[in-house]
Amino acid sequence: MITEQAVTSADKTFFQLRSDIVEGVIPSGSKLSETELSTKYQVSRAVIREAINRLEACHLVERRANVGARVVSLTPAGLIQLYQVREALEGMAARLAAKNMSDDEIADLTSLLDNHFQTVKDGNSYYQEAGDLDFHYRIILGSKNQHLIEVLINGIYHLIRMYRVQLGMAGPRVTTAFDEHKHVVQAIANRDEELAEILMRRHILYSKNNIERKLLQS
Amino acid sequence: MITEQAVTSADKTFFQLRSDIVEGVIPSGSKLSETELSTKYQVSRAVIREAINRLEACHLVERRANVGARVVSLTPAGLIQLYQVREALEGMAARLAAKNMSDDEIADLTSLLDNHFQTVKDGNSYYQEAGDLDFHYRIILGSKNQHLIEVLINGIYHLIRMYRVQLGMAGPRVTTAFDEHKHVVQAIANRDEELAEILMRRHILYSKNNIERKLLQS
DNA sequence: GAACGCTATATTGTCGACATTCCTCTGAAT
DNA sequence: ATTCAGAGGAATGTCGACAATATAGCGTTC
Repeated sequence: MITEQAVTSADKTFFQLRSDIVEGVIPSGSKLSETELSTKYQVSRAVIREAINRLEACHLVERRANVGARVVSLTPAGLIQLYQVREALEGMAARLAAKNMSDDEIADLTSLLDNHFQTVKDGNSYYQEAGDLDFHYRIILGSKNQHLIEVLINGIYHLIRMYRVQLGMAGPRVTTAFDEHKHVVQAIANRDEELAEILMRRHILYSKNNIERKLLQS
Repeated sequence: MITEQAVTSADKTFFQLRSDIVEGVIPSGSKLSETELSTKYQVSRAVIREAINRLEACHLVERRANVGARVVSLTPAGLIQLYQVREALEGMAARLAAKNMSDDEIADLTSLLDNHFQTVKDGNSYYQEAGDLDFHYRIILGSKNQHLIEVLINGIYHLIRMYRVQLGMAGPRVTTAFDEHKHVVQAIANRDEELAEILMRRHILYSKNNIERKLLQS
């Protein structure tokens, strides 16, 4: 896992705000007042502005000139659109991972899945959050494509997590998702780019359908 | 075409800097000194900093804490990676456009291609830049997917243009590209999502291969 | 009573100055 | 000659104050 390190005060404020937004401490749709936040976090408005600018770059807030910044509003349609982008990008990531991951990295990925299998078999649902994330992160990083990594990890994943937390989605589907992960890894191990992409896209598409079903229930 | 309107001073500075970077007036790899730029553009450093922050969000510059910002360096590998992302995203855009564009929009797109056909037949190479861009923009917008639109139009396209200008790529391939465009539009008109995506991906893949060939020559 | 315009206020945008960090250059010691 | 340490300088990071803009509330007019 890549650990972001806060060197400057704006970094810390950015990480704090991002966490508060994603976890729902700052509710979606609410306004971000610069003066208010500067007193709350005991930093100058310049720092807050810098942090808000970065939040905008992550698509977590929207700014309007001379008006201010608001946390993005979460809509079912927005979540669907997010999954469409994710399907396209992670599909390509799996394709590139099949081409660019080293044999060692693939071996690590395989053993990771074995560990996951143990936790799942033991009835432990630890797999739900961290395991799923770890799997997807490794493949994204395995693509060795800097743009892909940037957009997915710094952009889309925080938004996805925000949706999960706030719309009360209970993580990924545990039972079937594991088999899907396994097949993706097999395709990558076989260096089958085409199949790796197809399987990853289907995996994400299933997740999307699953979420759509849950959204319709509520 | 979406016309961005500069309301604030930071907006103007951002647009100016972005243009200068993309067009090579500010060379790639060079350092962006805040004090220097603030005297050059007659604005305060705060404005410059805001502009640089936005440039970083577009992936046009890279910042390091307490060190400064540099214009991104252009490498053949980077361009290839960019086209991989573009293939994934615009493929999905074509798929969604086949689903979400209105009949009127599709009719407009068809007549746009007819106009292009005239200019190409007349031996006019106007098609090269603006025409190609217009075609791709319409399909991206036709996807009606806000994330897709954001990432492609505000992020990737400026970078692509920067590569084109500075590595001296002479626009898209005129003759064969036109037929490819036509087939994509036909698939969209037939509401064939699968085919629209496949054709768009191949279209971009061909462009990538074409560029790779040119890069090997030099 | 409703619509329009104005004023007051609060928020964002911009500025110059200060604090802090990094890089370079010098010089000394091994 | 090379390496390390420190001082100097220049850049970025942060701050508080001022300017410009949008919003809300009130009063006026039709």
